[in-house]
Amino acid sequence: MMKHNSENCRSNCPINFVLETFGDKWTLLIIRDLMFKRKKHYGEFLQSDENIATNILASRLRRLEDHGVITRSADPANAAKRLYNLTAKGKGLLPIMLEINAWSAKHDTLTNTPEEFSRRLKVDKEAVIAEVLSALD
Amino acid sequence: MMKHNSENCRSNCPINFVLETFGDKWTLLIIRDLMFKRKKHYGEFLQSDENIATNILASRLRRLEDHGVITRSADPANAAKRLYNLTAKGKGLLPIMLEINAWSAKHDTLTNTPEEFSRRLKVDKEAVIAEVLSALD
DNA sequence: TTATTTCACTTGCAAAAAGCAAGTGGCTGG
DNA sequence: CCAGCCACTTGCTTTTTGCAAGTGAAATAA
Repeated sequence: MMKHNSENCRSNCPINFVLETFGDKWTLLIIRDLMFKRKKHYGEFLQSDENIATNILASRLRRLEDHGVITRSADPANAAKRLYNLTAKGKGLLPIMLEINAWSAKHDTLTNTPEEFSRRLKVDKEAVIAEVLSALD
Repeated sequence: MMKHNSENCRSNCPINFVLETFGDKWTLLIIRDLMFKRKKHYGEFLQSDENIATNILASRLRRLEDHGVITRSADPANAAKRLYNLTAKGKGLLPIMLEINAWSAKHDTLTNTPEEFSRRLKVDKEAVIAEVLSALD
């Protein structure tokens, strides 16, 4: 796994720390797919609405693996496929993702987040966290 | 203020919604400076550790204003200066920022977040939110 | 067993964005 | 009125993105 040191980062600010891994238009969409849409294969990430290019996807998956956020492994069901999964570090991003969700639900009138989900998130965030995490295995 | 519609965005996913505004290596650092470091002037943003280029800073400030996250106004104390401030929408990013802080504090051994701050964040997040917000005026 | 298709990538090239250094023009303090 | 500060803009180089096509290993179909 990649180390965080003075050669490869701009500062030791915690906001900057996440930007070094997630500061682009695509990486967080992969996390979303892994976390909420149960996607695990390269081809599934390619099919998301935002249309990520295949070379960008490959480079982002490699970076996430380098940073210890996801793992890449052989798929026992099909040797031509690879399985991508969140590590504990990756799963730890869930509270951030949920706050992002809440902010967008509030400020984007076109958001496709179901009202029911936003409501449950407001009422009992911990329950939503537990539920999403339990679906990840 | 800019509208969110099908011509200028890739999808109506809430994660994607924030990426349209904050999906780059610099924008969130400006929010950090406004929110936690009480910076309000162009020259102050330029002086942060990460060394943002002046043309990039100008374009990001304009984008944030276009998206209704900050305001730009004359500084009554000095007509050569401009004042940048968070709007209510911008202040609403605070829970996201705090979760980012918590994640980095946990996963970055070099983080410069004081332990004291992380501890208080864990113990009483709402109090930290109230405190940061009250310092914003 | 061979042929075709699926899958996870890589490669090459054009377009866009970032990075850097220098310049501009209003305002201020002396 | 002039030197310096302040918030930018401009021009150019380098890096990153975006798009289309290609590759090779493994599955599936004939």
